[in-house]
Amino acid sequence: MTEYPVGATETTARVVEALAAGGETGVTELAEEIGLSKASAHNHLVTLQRLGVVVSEDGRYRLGLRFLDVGTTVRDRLPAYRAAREELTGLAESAGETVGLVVAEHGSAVYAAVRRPERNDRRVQTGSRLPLHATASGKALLSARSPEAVASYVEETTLAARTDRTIQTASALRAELRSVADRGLAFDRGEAFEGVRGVAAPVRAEGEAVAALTVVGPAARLSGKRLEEDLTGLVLSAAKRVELTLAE
Amino acid sequence: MTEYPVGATETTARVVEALAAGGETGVTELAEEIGLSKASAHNHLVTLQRLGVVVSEDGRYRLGLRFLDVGTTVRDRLPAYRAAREELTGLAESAGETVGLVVAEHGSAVYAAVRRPERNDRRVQTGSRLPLHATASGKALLSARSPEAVASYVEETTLAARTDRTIQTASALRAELRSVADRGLAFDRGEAFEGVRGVAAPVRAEGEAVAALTVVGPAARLSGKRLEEDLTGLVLSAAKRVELTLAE
DNA sequence: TCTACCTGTTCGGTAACAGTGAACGAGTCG
DNA sequence: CGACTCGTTCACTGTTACCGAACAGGTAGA
Repeated sequence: MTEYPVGATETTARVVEALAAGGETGVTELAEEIGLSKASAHNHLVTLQRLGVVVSEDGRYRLGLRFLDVGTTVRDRLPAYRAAREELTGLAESAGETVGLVVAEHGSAVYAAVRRPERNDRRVQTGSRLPLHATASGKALLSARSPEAVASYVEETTLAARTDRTIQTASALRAELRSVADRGLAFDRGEAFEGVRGVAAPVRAEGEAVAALTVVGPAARLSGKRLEEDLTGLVLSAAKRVELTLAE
Repeated sequence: MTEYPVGATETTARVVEALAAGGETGVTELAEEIGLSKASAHNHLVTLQRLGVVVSEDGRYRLGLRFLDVGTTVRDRLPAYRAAREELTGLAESAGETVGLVVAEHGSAVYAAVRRPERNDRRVQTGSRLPLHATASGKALLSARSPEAVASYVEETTLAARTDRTIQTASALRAELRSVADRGLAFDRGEAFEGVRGVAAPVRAEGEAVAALTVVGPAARLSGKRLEEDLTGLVLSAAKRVELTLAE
């Protein structure tokens, strides 16, 4: 068996990925980029265009907004998102920092929604993916998992480092997760991005952590009492409220 | 030549579409829904899962948030969106109604962004698609096109009706677009949804209408002076400001 | 416990087709 | 006007996407 049962779909995915990364492109350029014949690249582009995923303008191709459509539809189906939507805006206002709702997917922490009072920072945006072990929200999500589940996560990801503060050993992660589980709170002190800190609280439903609420921002502003008491309190109480809404 | 050069990709698209419409599903159910053998449906699902697009949980499959990722990436690349982002929130506040940034794609008006002061209405959300001729924003976008381009649009879409107020003849559309072009403004009076009205102004760049700013809401609130003077003025001036930002 | 019947998954076989390389038309630059 | 580009089309062929059937694993009911 090969890697992917349907090879052509994998090729299409490579095309889409290249378009997502590089923006507008021509056929030849794309074909070279993903190592495909010009004819085949053209076939995929035409197919995607007919499907309404790609738009073409005088010989150049780029992705359309179809993905946005599907993406928001999927997100709107998440119970955690529906329950947290209003709470998020409230949290963003009271915290005065960028806040997000994060869910775990394929071993990554995915920002399902972001509310940002300041527009400067594009490092965290809706759809962003970061390693679970390198973010406050990710650790909050991991903290509710069984030791075996955490062990298999460690095995799969090998705890890739993003900064020199990123947790890189299984034992350090276990210890951290224990303290996170105890406090119902996780911190990120420059573990995903240099100089970026965060707090996160899990949103639990039926024993599982289905999502995490998080506040992130520059270390300069997120420190001392503000981080460890004020923001922490806000995130915790917001998460509790979301849990209540979620439980009906 | 068939309809789609790459048949397998079209099949995958059918799978994704079914998942987007129906939410979580099993293999057998999906196979029946899209008229595919169980084995083939399974192959596609496994492929999509390996690609990180689909997540599976004890035998059931659903779409993940990958689409949200690429969707926001694509949107963030739109110059019109970057220019209008802040203006949108301002407009939402001053108008006190749901506002949106709309672009044309494949003959549809697509909401690239939505700011909604009230959360009740889910008919218009980010990624929503509506016919160009049935919405204020769509007509604003069409109004800048050449007569030939409009004619080919009419031919492609046959001006499908959504309500009994929807413009359904080519001559009526031409007349409407002329008045829209003259005033730099378009209205929607229940043409897309019964009881929903809207105003829109095109955002022009180099002669083309690259996007449209729109305010939408219930007819009960959008009428008389408020619609025709207050909101109209707000949308117009906001669009002008976006145009200025866009021109650098 | 056994049976019957759901699932999801795996397994050959074959006809369709995804991918190739080369040729074609249409711009564009020198 | 030639010599490049580019996007698109065309036949060919080895691959493979799809099918039908068998397999595995769980649940419901008697």
